[in-house]
Parts: sequence; C-alpha cells; structure tokens
Amino acid sequence: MKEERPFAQTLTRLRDAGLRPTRQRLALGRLLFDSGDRHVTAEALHEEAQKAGVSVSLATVYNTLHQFTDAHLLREVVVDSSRTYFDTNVSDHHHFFVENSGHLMDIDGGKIAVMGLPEAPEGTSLARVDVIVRLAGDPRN
Amino acid sequence: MKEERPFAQTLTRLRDAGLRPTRQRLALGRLLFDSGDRHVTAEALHEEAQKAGVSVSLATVYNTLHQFTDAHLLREVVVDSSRTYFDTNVSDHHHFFVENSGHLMDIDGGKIAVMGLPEAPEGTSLARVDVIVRLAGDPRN
DNA sequence: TTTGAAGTTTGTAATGGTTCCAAAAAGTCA
DNA sequence: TGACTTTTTGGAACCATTACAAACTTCAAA
Repeated sequence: MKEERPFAQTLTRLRDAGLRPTRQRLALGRLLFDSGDRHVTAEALHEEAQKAGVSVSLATVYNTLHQFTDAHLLREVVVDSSRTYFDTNVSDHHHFFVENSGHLMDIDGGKIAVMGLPEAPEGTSLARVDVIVRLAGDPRN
Repeated sequence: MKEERPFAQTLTRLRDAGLRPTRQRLALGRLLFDSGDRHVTAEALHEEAQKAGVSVSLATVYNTLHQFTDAHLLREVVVDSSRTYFDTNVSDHHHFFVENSGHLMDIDGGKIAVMGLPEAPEGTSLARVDVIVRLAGDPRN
C-alpha cells in the first residue's frame, strides 16, 4: 500500500477522464488530489503551483479546473458571488461556509438529511441539492 | 383593506428602515414590493425601471438593493457565481434554481426540514442554512 | 523515429458584473 | 429660506473570468 511512482495515481485519473497527461495537468492534479479533501480558487491554486516551482499560467489553471470539473474529478461550490471554489470531494456532501474568512468545510452527506423536498416542477429534473450552512466567523481570527 | 395612496406602503417601509424616501427608492421599492415575491438582479431591475419610465442610474440600483438588504427588506441569494440575485421574500425559505435559465423559485421554509446538522465549529456561530435545489431545466424552453 | 494532425498551453486582450468616486442634485429641519 | 446632510449620477476603475491566436506538446501512424 505504498506510493509506487509519484504521478501514477493522477495519471490514471487523467487517462480515465480522457484527458492527456500533460505536465501542467499532472502537476495541478497532484496538488489537488494528493492531500485529502480541498477547496481551492483558481487564483489560490495558481499561487500554490508557483510556490511549488511549477510553471503554469493562470489561464491553464482555469482551463484545467473546468476540465476536471467536467470530468467529475472536481465539483464547483457556489457560496460567494465574488469567487468560484472547486472542491476535490466529489462524493455526496454539503458545506459550512465561514462568511467573513471565506473558509469552506465539508459536512458529510450521510450526516444530513433534507426532509420534505417538493417535487421538481414540470419540465425540470432534480440535479442536486446543496445545503450551505453559513457561519458568522470569529472576529478574532 | 384597499390601497389608499400608491406609495404609502413603500413609504412606511422606508421610514421604518431609516431610509429617506427619495424618488428613486420609492420607485424601486414599488417595483420590488408591489407584486408578490420576486427575484431580481441589479441589471434586470434597472431595465425594468427604465421601461416603467423611471429614470434611475445603475449605480443607484446597486446602492438601493444593498441598502434594502441591510435593512432586511431584501435578502441576497447566492446560486450562480456570475450574478447576484435579490429576493423580496425575507421570511424563512429555500430555493429551486433552474440551472440553465437562471430562474429562481421559492420553497416555503415550513415544508423543508434539515436533520442532523452538525454544531457550528468553535469560534463561529450559525448564521443561516441555505438549501438550494438545483434543477436541470427543460431544454425546450 | 519522423511526421503531421489534433490537442494544449500561454500571454494578453476583452468581458461583464460590480464598486468607487467626486461633483451635482435633492431631502431635511430649524 | 438657508445651511447642512444624504443621495444620485456618469464614468472610471476593479477584478475574476473568458476569449483568442500563436507557439508548443502529444500521440500514433507510417
């Protein structure tokens, strides 16, 4: 159960998604998937890549995040109209959102149940139910 | 139980909120509150005002929407990162969001119950729980 | 291995919703 | 009315995101 080769895991994910394993996608994939569940913005990931010594343009970060999202390797979380978050956790779950710090935390989907949901109106079908628990942050932070 | 004077209702709301009843605020207030629950974007309300023959700048529409929100006459709904919706329904409720048309519908808060919510983490307090039911829209629309 | 077509990346320009700003206009109250 | 405060306004500025066309990679067939 040890990591054989550094890129092996991400490489497989990319192949399965039909995405060419380019240097940039591999590097971003590693940053995103090699360390548990994460919530990132494009800007933040870009900065992180720079710091890790990986040269990727911001445009590519955006492209990649969207391609990963289309391939269901990521999920977009809409909580704040000023920026878009991408979540590496694509399983059934919800979020805590700390309003003033912009910090996101997962809430396991198994823990929460939404009762009494109305039917999807005529001509539409249910795509997803998002529960966002908005928190007033501690001003001391 | 009839409407006495056209602006009376909005005027009272403004006074109660400590907002001066200017021509612009009265006009926007009427558009917003005189016809049931509504979900508007700044651009849409601006256009609507123009069509109704009310001259208001877009900047004022933004200012007013925010002031109304601060005064709890409106509530902001975050469902789509590309635009901000304002909701004239400030009571406890949730939303249907039709993903491709951008259409929002209220779901009465009494109908839905969220079970199993975790406690707010140390140093934060619960501000609000938003349930967003995302719908795949009918492509025929 | 070479080659060429298709897919990717990149810097930069463009977009679009929203906010900022300082001057002009309107509301308030004695 | 006059003096003062709050609002409104048009236009510039902002900023996250997207668009674009040129340069660069990838990949598989020859």
